[in-house]
Amino acid sequence: MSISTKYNPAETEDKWYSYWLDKKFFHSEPDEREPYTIVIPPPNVTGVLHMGHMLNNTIQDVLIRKARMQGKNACWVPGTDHASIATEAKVVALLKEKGINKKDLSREEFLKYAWEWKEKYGGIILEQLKKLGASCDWDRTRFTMEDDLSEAVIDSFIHLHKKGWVYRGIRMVNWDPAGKTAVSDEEVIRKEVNSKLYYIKYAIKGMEQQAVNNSLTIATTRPETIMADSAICVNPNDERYLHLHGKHVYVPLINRAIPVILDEYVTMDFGTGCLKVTPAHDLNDYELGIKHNLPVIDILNDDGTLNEFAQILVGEDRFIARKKIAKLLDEAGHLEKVEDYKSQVGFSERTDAVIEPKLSMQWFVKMKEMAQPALDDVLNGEVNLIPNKFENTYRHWMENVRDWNISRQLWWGQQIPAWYFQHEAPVVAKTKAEAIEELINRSPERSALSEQEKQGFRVQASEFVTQDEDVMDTWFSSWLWPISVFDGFKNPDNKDINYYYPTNDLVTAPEILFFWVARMIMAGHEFRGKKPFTNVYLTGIVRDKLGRKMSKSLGNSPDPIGLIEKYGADGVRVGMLMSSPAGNDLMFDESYCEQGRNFANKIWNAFRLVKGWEIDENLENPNQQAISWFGNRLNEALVEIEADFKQYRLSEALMATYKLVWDDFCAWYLEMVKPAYQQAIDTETKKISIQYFEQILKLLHPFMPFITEELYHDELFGHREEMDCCIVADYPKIGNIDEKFIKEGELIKELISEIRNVRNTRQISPKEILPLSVKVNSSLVYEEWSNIIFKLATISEIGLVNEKIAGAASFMVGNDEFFIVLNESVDLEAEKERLTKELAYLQGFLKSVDAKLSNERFVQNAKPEIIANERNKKADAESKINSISESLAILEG
RNA sequence: GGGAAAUUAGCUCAGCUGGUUCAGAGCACCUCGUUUACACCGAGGGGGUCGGGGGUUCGAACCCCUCAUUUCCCACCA
Repeated sequence: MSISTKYNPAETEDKWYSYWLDKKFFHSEPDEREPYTIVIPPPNVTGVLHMGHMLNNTIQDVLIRKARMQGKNACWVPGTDHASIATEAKVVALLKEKGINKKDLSREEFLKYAWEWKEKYGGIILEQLKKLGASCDWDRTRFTMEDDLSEAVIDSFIHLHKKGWVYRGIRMVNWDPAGKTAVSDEEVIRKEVNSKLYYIKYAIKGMEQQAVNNSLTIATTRPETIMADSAICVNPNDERYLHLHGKHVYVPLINRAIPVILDEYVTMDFGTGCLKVTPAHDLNDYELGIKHNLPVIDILNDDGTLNEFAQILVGEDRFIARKKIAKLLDEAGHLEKVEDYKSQVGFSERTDAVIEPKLSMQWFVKMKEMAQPALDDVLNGEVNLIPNKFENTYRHWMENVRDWNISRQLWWGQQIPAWYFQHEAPVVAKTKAEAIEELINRSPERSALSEQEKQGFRVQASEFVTQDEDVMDTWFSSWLWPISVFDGFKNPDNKDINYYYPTNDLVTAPEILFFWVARMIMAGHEFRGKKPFTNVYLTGIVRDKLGRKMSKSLGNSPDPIGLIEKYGADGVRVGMLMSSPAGNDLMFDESYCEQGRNFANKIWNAFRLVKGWEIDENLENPNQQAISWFGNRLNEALVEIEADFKQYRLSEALMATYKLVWDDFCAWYLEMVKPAYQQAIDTETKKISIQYFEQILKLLHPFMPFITEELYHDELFGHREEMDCCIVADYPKIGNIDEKFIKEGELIKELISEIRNVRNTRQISPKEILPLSVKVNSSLVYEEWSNIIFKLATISEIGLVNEKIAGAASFMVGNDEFFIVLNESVDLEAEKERLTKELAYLQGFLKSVDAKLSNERFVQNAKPEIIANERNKKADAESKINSISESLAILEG
């Protein structure tokens, strides 16, 4: 045979992907069919494919391909996210390599570089998705910073501002000194770090001359911030410090006097009971400062170095300053002691820099009103979280939602449409011209000006009106994604959005349930009056087999494209899905991909077998039983697979398919019908086997699109028109199931295994032909299956007997007793032992069943069908016990 | 510190309202087999007192209590 014994994915994958693209099978336009829509979670435009993407997009592709085959108008919208912080950081780094400093560039110049970078590297990740087989509608590819989507962002900002839900305020924000931007609470990762607790003495004003009690001691992890202290706070109930009430103390090194204030906020038994209050650099202290009307002294620059307000160590980085100041304090006799201490420190998710609490002017969105419908949707099942264990965390978050800080001190992104003129309050408007009109309208004096004077104002103002420097949080674009990809902002009544929205399923990671999913639901209600999707499939995190999250820094993430080259896209897809129930982390191991590859090879070889069959038209079909059995088994599996899909148990659906194909189809069905070596097959068996095979290809297609498409087009399956492809073939429909065939088939399989076992334990060659006798106690007609039994168990005859055959190897299947007369005599002692053991087991079993049945409370309380079942078990066990006892009696002579 | 979830074979997981099977699958493992689609294979096999301990029930992997371990989320203790 000329076909290779191994499936070679490299030869087929690009070919079929191009073919699908060429025939526009991925493309969707609204029509009369039911839509099935997924919007991709847009990956970072600068990103490269990692294992998380592989899992996430494999799942989406399985769902979309299945829907497509089931006759729905399937539309999977791809795209990328501009990811302001990540991208800007990359561009800055790249420029730095070229010797260009961001500071030396104008905003326009910088953005020009950024766009160049985006054009050059922006498409990589989408190209990689194609290797995986992702059937996205590439004609619909969107980018969160393209014109229409940016406009939607600006408009929605203005819309929310008009409603009073966007406001500007001073807030203690999480400042990332490396990225030089504020980041949201959710982007701060808290880690426990080993730090030190410094005990610092502050001299008390007016007590300098006293020998004792002339100072107080505070404990702090951040000695470098003492220059920003506004007060020392003690608990008013703390009897140790009554003498401090009303006093002032001097900040060491700079000798600035600050008051001692009283507040019950201070815990008496932590540290020394004296707390330094530093409103500019700590959230609690800030709130305490507001309460006690304390000044705010900010001693840090944006990059984390000390500024002139610190008076000393100006220009030093905060961590260097910490070390230096400890030394200075020590030298000046202010450092009482230093203790090791573990504390929770916030790190920036993006830059891994230590987050600095910092006061700054930021834009915020009020969340409370918008959160309500988004919470309700999930609680009342309008939106399903899969698995639903995430509902609790979702509710908790939504009930305690905090306002959303949406300004970012970056250039890459949508610039905030707020305009400043002299010292007036900012105007929110789409353009500068509109902003100037607003400046006129909102001022009675300017409104009263003559048209000519107004014109003069316009000219003059346009020189001085400046736009807010900040851009908006990237999530402020991506929360609009399900609407904006269908142009639902610019053109709210267009046929795409009316048809595709709300979308069906969203597949994403639980980490961004609040960042993104919750906010999309909010935006859906706010801007569209409708939820954006119905089902949210939450994937797990892909970890290595040690349970560590895969990350670049650990270097434990395999290269996805390398995996595809090694195992084939189908193999990798199967590998990813094999063991990843929704919401469970995936302990990834390459051996899963290997298993996937082996599976593809198995299918390939089953194909080689069937293809190689020569037909002899004169032959009768001897395989009626096998054909009926497998046909029913296929339907049974379809029921199971469909149920798994309904519940989004993709790994189980795949496993059920895997077993159907490998065990039932290859190991049993094909072996049952396979003609003997170099023998021909009858017309009907080959025809039906091909039909089964084609059903299987279709069933497999969502999981393994490439190999199925390749085989589907082989002439074995007949001539195909050019549009007749597996990708759009009808998904198998469930037919009627006749339980009789399934049950009998299972018993026959068991019989064959038992015979093989007899050989195996006695080292009898599988080639040696054996005679089989059966004492039938059931209604099964073994003659009907004899053909299969002969072939698979190498049996020459099935003799019916009424009496046990002494000295033969024996076993039971169901209630029927089988005997194989062997040339060699059976080991009587071993046989006796085996039977005695089995008898003991059955007797024990019977005893427990009897115990149940004679228990009145069981008979009273248990459901009738369960009692009936117990009675069946009893009868079954009794008949087996009888049979075994007889056998034993014969053995004992 | 608060909350949620998990703990079933060596590994990864099923086990759906407590009741067909003295607990199931895939992989791994062991034995045998280069047989004629496939050694990326075939046949057969071993392996779990369902994290520990209590309790409810005629009956518990499943419900309750408790302890242990793990994970995740939330939280301002300097």
